[in-house]
Amino acid sequence: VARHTKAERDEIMAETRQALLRSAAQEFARHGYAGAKIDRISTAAGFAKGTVYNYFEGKQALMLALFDEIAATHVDFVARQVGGEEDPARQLERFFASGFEFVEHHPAQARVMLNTIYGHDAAFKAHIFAAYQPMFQLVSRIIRAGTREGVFRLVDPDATAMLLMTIYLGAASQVEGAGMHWLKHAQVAEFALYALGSRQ
Amino acid sequence: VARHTKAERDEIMAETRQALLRSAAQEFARHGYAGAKIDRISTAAGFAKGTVYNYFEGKQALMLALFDEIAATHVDFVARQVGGEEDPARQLERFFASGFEFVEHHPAQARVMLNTIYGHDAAFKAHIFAAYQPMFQLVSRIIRAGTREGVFRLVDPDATAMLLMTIYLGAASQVEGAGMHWLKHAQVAEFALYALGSRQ
Amino acid sequence: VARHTKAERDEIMAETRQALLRSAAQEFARHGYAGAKIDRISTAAGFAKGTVYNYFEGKQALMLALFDEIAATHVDFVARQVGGEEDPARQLERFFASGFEFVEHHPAQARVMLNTIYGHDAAFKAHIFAAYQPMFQLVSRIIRAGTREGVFRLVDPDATAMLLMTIYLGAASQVEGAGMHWLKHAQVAEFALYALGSRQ
Amino acid sequence: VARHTKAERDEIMAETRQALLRSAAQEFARHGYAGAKIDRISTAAGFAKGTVYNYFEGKQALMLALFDEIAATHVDFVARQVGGEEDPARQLERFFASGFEFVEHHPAQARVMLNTIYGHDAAFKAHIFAAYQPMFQLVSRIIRAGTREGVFRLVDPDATAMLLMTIYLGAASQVEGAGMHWLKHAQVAEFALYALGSRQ
DNA sequence: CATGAATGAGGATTCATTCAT
DNA sequence: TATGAATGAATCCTCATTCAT
Repeated sequence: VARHTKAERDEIMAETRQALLRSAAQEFARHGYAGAKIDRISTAAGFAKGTVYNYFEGKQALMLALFDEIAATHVDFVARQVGGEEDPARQLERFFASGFEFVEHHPAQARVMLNTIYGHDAAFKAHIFAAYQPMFQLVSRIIRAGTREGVFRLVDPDATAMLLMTIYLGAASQVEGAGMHWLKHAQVAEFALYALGSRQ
Repeated sequence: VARHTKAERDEIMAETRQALLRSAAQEFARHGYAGAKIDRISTAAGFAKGTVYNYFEGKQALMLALFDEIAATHVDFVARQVGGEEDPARQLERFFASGFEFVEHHPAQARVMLNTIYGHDAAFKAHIFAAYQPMFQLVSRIIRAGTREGVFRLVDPDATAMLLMTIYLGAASQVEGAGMHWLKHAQVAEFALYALGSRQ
Repeated sequence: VARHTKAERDEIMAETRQALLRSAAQEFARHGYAGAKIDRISTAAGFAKGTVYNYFEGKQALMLALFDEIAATHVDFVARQVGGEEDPARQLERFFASGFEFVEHHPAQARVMLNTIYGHDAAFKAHIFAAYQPMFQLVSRIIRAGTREGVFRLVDPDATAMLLMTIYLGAASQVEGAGMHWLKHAQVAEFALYALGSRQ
Repeated sequence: VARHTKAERDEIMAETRQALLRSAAQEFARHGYAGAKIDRISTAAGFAKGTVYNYFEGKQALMLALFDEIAATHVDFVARQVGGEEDPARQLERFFASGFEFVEHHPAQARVMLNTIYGHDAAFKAHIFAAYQPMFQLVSRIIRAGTREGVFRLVDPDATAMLLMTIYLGAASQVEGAGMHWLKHAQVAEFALYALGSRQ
């Protein structure tokens, strides 16, 4: 007979995996991919070095798994908040607000995502871009709706979606820097809405 | 007897230093700081490994020197273009246009700067932020002037300068990605001007 | 209450042990001692890693047990065939013939033995040499008998026995190499008999 | 200016390379490929770990280079001795004699070759077989000459060459085993010559 | 001024072994 | 009796840095 039942084992393993991913986020955020040490990740999670290799093929696979985890959490978080609104302008506000909130609640994960998107590794970039496609599409849909309803002025929806994502990420990346919370989400949202011709 | 006069020697050394910095920009852009190899840098510049250490204390010092080089070039490049205009709105357009131009003309250097600004290393970030202060101040001055002249609506000059820099960098970072030139500098400038209440 | 009677349990355990030894032979043959993985051995036998440690002290003990198993099987196999003949020349022919047969029927086990005998590990070598003593003595007895009966010319029995074993092993080791069955057992036997002065 | 002239540098590097190969032979002979430690190899040669990697791509490349070195030395050694004789029977005697001599003079190298030939690694085997082709052909030529001249009875030249190589290797592999010098080269040569119908 | 062989700290990865159930 | 998650010692390999010429 096995040490645990199938269900118990699955739960334990899922917890261990989550713990490792949490540690990995911290470590990658603090030291970057190259500077991250597997040993620190496992130890911080309360395990020995080898355990990481029972759950992930290696350092790179761990990073990719972390990307998927982050994107899923982030996209879900934002979609949930935006989904609560009907009006495109309000949705855009929620989009920026939830972005700042995500960075505040999951600083390590946000850091990893930003480092990667603006980093040099093409493979990592491609992976995370793919994982974030749903969010890009969400913004694109908001702009189209806003334009259709006459709330926003006529703009190229995809280019603008890209631009808003860029502002979002750029602004977000300023949030966690020690003491440089210069940009408030309301300022950013107001700026964007004004640019879209939606005066309050 | 010396093989070269003092002046000749100085020129040779200045050229060698520049060659190494050029190579370094390429290498750091392609592989990131941790992934960059001193050997590749020196070889690409036409020298042996040891030569790098005759000009720079080490890898980190080389990186910092490169930051200064990049910032000086970049700030000068933008200031020169912006300086050619009088009107704040035109200046802002030139600001965005020259940014895109810089990225196109100096892709490796732009890449290094962006990787660092959005990277994990606090020391590097601080160094490059400091080196870019003049550009931040330039934007801040443009906004103040525009507001004073009534060309722009009333906004917080520093927060907005920060936001514009953010947009600038975010947009710029999209430029070099193979085939994803989604954002044109005119679109970005128009978006920003609209947000500032300066309709054309 | 016990799930199995003592006898049933003993049989199950004997079967498990045999299954593990079979897997081990395959694994050690394919990857050598150092390259062999306990996990692959147990999995191939249909068990989990831990089970190996219920039957053997560890990897090394498993190897030694495998040596004993191989030697016992091999010696028995050869002795049985040689025993069916009376004439020393015929016995020698059977010796070579049965050797080739053994290699064909038990390729993995033959491989393990040869790898070990010609390998670097002194402890393993000593162990397998000891286990094969009966076969060396068998050959030695055949030569003595042949010499006594005047079938073979006068030779040093032990040195010649050693030499014949050497030829046997060398020839055998060529058998399994893909497509290089250059040596037939009849050729080898004929060569040896000729060397012993026994013309057909 | 370089530290040394081109010629000096080449000589130094050749010496270092040889020293590393010597150490490698010792280490691989004593511990096998898997058990060999790069660190011990370099240290025994009087260098630090890293130096090995300045001369060889890695452990495997070092092993392959060693194979080539061994085969070249060995083939040359045997060919030289055999070449001093005219008569095929005498050549065969020299062949066996020089083989035993080689093993006595280069025990580590002989050990590496034998371990590999009888080992489990197909790639290594193929490499060393290829490197030893010249020796196989040498034996094959001796047999053909002997048969042509009527010194040897009519045998399949290639199969017999293979068999003689086998005996050679098998006998040789007994030489270095502590205290088990059972087979003398003269005994082996006499055995082989007798088998070939060349009675003295 | 430039060179490049040598160095060795540092880190990813492997896998035999343990042990609680 | 069998299990398999966890362990951590062991080792290959990388590469920034040194320094003698």
